[in-house]
Amino acid sequence: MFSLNYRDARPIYEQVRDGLRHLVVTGAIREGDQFPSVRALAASLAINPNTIQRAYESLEREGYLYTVAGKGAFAARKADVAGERRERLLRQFDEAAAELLFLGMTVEELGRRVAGAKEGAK
Amino acid sequence: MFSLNYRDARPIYEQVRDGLRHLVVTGAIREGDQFPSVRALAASLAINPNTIQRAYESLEREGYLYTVAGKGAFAARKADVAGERRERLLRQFDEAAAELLFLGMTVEELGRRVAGAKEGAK
DNA sequence: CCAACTGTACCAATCCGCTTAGTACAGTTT
DNA sequence: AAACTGTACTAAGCGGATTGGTACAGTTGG
Repeated sequence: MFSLNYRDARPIYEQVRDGLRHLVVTGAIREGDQFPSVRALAASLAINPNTIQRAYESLEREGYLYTVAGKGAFAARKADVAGERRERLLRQFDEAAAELLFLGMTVEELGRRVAGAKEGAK
Repeated sequence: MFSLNYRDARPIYEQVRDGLRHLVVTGAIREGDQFPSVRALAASLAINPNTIQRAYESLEREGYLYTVAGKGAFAARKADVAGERRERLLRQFDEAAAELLFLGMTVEELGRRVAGAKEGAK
């Protein structure tokens, strides 16, 4: 599925959240697919179930995941992703672009990079 | 200069570091310019000098700042910015682009956004 | 109907990073 | 000499992250 990096300063639950989101963005998990259960994923990663739950709560706030009582957690539709998440991404994109341009990269180089990112996701 | 957001979950020293870096990227602070002294900036932001020093240490590791014993801290040349920092930025850029494309934005829209970021920096 | 699964909600305990406060020292400037 | 610069310690407190354990309500399959 994905792995944890204990050298990383980021909290484990953030690594889990980002790892799961990445699976959705890359198409490995598609709309309606069921996420692994809290306990199963915790056992798989050798961490506490509470930490997994925390990651799921965060993903649900972002709109990438919804839960059905007693059944499990499932991947939501793209349209359900929160506007707050989209704004955060745009800020991240703009800030990275501005600093890369300052450091000497060109608009063309970054444009090619965006096109390449689209290919990678297919 | 810039301000702190105590509602933000990010540590103060990171907010200071990012705020100072932003001043460099936008051209408010240029190569060779002196940064405010540790104590002066601490007083200005009403926080502990140790916290400012920590931000300066981080900026120095990134290559945006260098210090001269007894004189102060100064803005470095673009060429001195660490490769590690550049790689981190590229990863941030690529990840944001991939997720925005997944959410329905087009390559053209993001391309225009990059061009706009270049204008904003002038 | 029951056993096994699902998410969810607590609590207590521990660990670690962030921040503050204070003191101190070496180098530079005026 | 006085006033500034960055830097280096130590001690203390606070709060978030993580673990471990228990518990409950809803769903599913035998």
